[in-house]
Amino acid sequence: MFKDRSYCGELTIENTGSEVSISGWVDRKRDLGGIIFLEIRDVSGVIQAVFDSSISNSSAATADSVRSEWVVNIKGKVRKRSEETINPNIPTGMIEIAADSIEILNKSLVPPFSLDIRDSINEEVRLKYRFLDLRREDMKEAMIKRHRLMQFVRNYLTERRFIEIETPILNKSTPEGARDFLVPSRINKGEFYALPQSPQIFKQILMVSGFDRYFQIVKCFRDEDLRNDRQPEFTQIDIELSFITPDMIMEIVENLVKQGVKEVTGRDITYRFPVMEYDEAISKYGTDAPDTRFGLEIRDCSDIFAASTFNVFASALSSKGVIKGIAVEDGGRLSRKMTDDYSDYVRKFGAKGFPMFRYNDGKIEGGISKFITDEEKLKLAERFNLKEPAIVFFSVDREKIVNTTLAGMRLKIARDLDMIDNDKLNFLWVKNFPLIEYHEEDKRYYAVHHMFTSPLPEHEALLDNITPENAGKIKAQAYDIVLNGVEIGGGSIRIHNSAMQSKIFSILNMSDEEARLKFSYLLDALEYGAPPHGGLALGLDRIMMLLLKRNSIREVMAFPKTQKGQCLMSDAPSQVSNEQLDELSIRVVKK
RNA sequence: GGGGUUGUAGCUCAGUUGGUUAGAGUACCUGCCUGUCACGCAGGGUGCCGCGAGUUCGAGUCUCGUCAACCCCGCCA
Repeated sequence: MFKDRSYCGELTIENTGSEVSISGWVDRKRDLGGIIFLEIRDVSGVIQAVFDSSISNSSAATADSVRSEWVVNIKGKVRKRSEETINPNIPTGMIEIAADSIEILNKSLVPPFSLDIRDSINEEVRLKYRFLDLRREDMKEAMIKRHRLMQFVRNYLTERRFIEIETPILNKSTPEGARDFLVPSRINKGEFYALPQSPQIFKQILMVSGFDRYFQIVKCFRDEDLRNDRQPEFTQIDIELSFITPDMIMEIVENLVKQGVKEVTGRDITYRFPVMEYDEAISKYGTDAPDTRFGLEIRDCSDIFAASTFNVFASALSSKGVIKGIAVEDGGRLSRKMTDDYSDYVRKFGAKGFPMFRYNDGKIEGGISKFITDEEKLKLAERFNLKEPAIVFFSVDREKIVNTTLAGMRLKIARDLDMIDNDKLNFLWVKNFPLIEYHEEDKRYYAVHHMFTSPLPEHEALLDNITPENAGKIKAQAYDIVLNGVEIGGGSIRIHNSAMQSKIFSILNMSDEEARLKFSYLLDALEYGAPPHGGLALGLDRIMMLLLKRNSIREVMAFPKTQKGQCLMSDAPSQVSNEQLDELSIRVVKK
């Protein structure tokens, strides 16, 4: 702490009587004529300074001349406010500074928007003037709490023998998974670096090097389209350990997360994070990142309708489709208009419709009720444990579309009916993801997590006679951590022997030559005493977004990009000069 | 690549069925005010109605295109 300067928000009644010097921005001015109040703001908060013209005419005149966001230094004495002038709404409301002097350090233009967080401002304007937006209380809070979480993580992991090691930002491109951002090399013309999608290979190599517990708070880059929780550059808490099992990693990370939550929100998470099999998550929630803050669990009803004469159901079942549904209890709150709108809304998930019926007084009515037999009705009532009044919705299609549709509609309905408790923090682990999946379009297998993920030991044998049908049954030692339906991290036990790694490459249709071309350094490293190892990466931005209950990841990042990947403040990306392009041997072909 | 929402004063927004001079709050400027705290009171200036076409006697309002921000699908762990 500097002795020559006090922080506005840190002055308390204990400081009464002391001479202080504060520097900051004019947050607000209240000029009553003979007396002027200035609220001065710095990073720590605000405090009121009082200028009395009957005591000092010159400083009162200066105080009269200042405007919003001017930068000033004020010297004076801290004094207790009289009982009737205490402001209970601000932390420093018990005291004020009786100002002796004020110096204007800099003037400011009139701010283009209100810095009061009670006013909501268009994000486009906020991003253009991000330097002002960051003065607003909610952005400041996000930055400070983000810093606190990062510091906590560093301390926590350091205390547990983790070593933070930086890995390169300029890397070899690996065109698997997300698109790479490319950086042209001037010295090696026609060649490119790629920015890391994650430090995956480097951290595995660090395990081989014997740094048996590594971490890094690291920027990662993915050249994909943006979403409210996706930015092209984002920060991960990246962790890797040797001689470890999934359970050990999950325990370390669970404790890290719990204490991190406490650090950011002050809240205690006392429960053990539930662990859910991937298959269970998909069957109950239709997604690998379930939001368990509300019910509306999915039930497979294909068997119930096996003999259905209803054309939609029968034709779907005969062409490898499935019928699954969700039941909304107290369905009386869903109007006819809403259910009609839903049958339109599901199109975005690729579904053709959203058949439903109402269940009331032991009878079913409306929608597709006339196609449902009494026997089917009884089975459905049992399957969903129906309590009246209720509405049951179905999705009928290929399994993937059905799952996506019901996962999306579960969330939509829960929001529409206000079924979600926003104070809940529902963490859970999802484990044993499929190792690989078959893509019908290009007739080949893809790694679900990434190609360095180890299969479950008991599933290794299945790799030898793999078929498109059974591929999904081979599970990986992979686990995700989910908070309120958002994936906030994921990891796996890696492959540490080169024979297994080669086998995976060949299943993924990658020849030995191709694998060597792309990953020779990892394959080499695996030959020199690679320890068994695994790890995980946590999305720092997403965690902050959820803990602070912000609507987008941009609200917890200092300088985010718009959906078109632009920075409205700096105007990046931008064109570069022909000289720069010439140096790089690059020509831009306009489309 | 596709679907949707929005775009009017510096900011937040209203603007009816197409109708004459486009409004409110706030901010800003000036003046008054010694206990305010989103101070108050009085007065004042403020517009390429995102941009471009079209329909019309007449367009903020209708049509088409286009740009931007946001949300979603695809994409992305």
